[in-house]
Amino acid sequence: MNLEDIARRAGVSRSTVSRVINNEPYVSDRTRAKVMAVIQEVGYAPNPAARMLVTRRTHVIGVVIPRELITVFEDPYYFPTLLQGIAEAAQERDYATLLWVGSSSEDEDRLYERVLQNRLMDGLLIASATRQMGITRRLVEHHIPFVMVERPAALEDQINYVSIDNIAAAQDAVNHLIDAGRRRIGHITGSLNNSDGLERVEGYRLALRRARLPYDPDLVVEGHFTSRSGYLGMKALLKQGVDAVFAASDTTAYGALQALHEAGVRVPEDVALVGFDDLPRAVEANPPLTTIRQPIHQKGYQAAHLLLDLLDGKVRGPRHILLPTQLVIRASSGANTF
Amino acid sequence: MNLEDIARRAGVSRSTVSRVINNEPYVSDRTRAKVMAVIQEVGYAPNPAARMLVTRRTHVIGVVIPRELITVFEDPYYFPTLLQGIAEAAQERDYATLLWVGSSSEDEDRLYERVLQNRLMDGLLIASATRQMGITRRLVEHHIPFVMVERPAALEDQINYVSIDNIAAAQDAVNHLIDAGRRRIGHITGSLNNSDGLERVEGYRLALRRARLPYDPDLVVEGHFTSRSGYLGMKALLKQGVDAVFAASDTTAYGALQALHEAGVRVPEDVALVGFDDLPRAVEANPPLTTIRQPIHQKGYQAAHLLLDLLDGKVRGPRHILLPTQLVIRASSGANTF
DNA sequence: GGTAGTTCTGGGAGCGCTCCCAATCCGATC
DNA sequence: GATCGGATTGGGAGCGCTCCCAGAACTACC
Repeated sequence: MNLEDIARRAGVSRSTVSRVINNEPYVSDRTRAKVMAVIQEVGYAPNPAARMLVTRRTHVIGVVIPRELITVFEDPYYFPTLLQGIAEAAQERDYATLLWVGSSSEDEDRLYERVLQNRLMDGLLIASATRQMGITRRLVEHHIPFVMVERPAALEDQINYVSIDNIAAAQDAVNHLIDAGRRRIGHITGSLNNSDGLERVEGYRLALRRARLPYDPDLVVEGHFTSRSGYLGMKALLKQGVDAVFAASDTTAYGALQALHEAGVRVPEDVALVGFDDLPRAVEANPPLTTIRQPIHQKGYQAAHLLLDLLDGKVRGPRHILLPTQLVIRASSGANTF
Repeated sequence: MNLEDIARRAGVSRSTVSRVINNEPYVSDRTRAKVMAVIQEVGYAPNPAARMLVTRRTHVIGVVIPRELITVFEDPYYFPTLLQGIAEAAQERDYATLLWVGSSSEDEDRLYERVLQNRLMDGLLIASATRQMGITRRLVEHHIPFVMVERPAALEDQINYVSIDNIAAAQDAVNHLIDAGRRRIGHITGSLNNSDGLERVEGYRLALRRARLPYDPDLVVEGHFTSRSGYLGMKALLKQGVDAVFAASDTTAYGALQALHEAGVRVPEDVALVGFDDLPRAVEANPPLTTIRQPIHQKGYQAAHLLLDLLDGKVRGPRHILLPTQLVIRASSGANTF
């Protein structure tokens, strides 16, 4: 069933049917209605391949997620939520979403090789990359439209991205601890090959400086956004002696909490704790976790809309969008706002 | 850059280049090498739209995930892991993966409408559906190849699926509790509009019968695979008085655990608990959770391979694949195998 | 009633591939 | 050295759509 068939049944020409389908002007109401009726009746949908071939547009966007990120790093809540936001935007604009997930058996470079070889996408969404340099440079050089969902490590002024202001958010978290009277504040970092992780360290540093508190490298333990690194990091910090800890993610904070419980340290009386993400579990933690809420769904939603705006020529890049975060105060930080 | 360009540069015809690209016989080694060299040199990749148009194959499979399932029901660990398995198989067979996630603003029917209208896919993977009847019937009628990742509610003998033997697995879980001497065993179910949930109830029932224990409807509380329903379900069961509980998912078990802790009930001394899934968190629970391990990644991987085998004509449907599960005994069930 | 301008309609060309058939080449065989 | 059959190569046709241009139909105006 093709355009010509519909045309014959409706007693018009191929061109007219095409105009109706693409909602173009210069079709009389009578003709339009007649054609629509036939289309409805036979359940016709145009052949996307034929359309792509001539328009050079696929109406497909690609989402690239390096393997480790989907389940290992961070909380598994992150990517489903991000994908949900992306899918919602794509649906609104009538685009389909092609998913590229790195697999265990290949490294990131191979993944990008496959993505670049596949010419089925109008643009790309890069959902967090660990070794972005290589890929982003190539994308920029090849003029492939793309949006990153995190601040790029390089070429920032040439790259579109949607992120949050990690520095300000981390400062909020640490300021909150300082305001609550804490003075020896430790930080269990996220992955430091990633700008989210790096910026949170920076925010931590700035907050201490603003309060004229010393920056003690021994109070900063490198982690990987994981629960395990939170557990180990907390053990290290307990040896150093701290009265508060800012964990780079809620997942990290859970690990820390476990270490604190095992050590018989009271939270928040002895050590106050602040996380980052506001995962659904945060409110169920014991004690409920003070944390930074970040709009994960919105990140995906806005990044997708930005990409589609770029593709439609509605906006011109590079664009940088920073979404707001919010400090959510619960019991773990010891502020009596419960 | 198209076939003709490559042909000109290599001094051969369009047809020969096509043969090389598609790895067809009847090309001399010398010619093949020459063409390959040119392709490498200019970084040529064939236009997928043109290819699709004539072959009527897209080399794209669709994955459909109704909205609620991606983040709300079950643990968010489930879908990332499933997708990972699917993506891995697709990659091995050189297929791309189109993702269809229901959005909040539309219901399942609308999602399926969009999927059916989009003709960009050779086949579909249905990753759990709540109201499958409508869609599966239409897919079967339209002869669209598809594989479900759960046992279908209807038309079972006409539908390809990959699942686990939920009945046997649930029996294992309950038998384990019975073997440990428990006699008043409750069950917090999963969603009962879903075969995974229904079959686990059935397994629970069969295990009791085999042990000649009475089936008491008051000891079965309907849940939704969620933590909250586990919490509420456990509270209800505590009123009934139980010495063990089989929760339909680990997430449900976490909720139950919280209710038990709050009530000051000792686990496993007073109430033994078994979950289902073996999420990474299960081992970190307090006490560590006895549970049924199910191969989520494998489910996705095998389902995708089955779909591709069907598409390639390597196998003929309908095929039913049941993957093995495994009882993982930890402290929460009170068996001293710690 | 003629003309100009607009709205509407139809059909050729071509997007870049694969498929098919015909033509050519080549070594072996008699 | 002619013949044969398989290996190799080339080019026309056509997939289903959009784009473009030409022509028809209609309207408004003088």
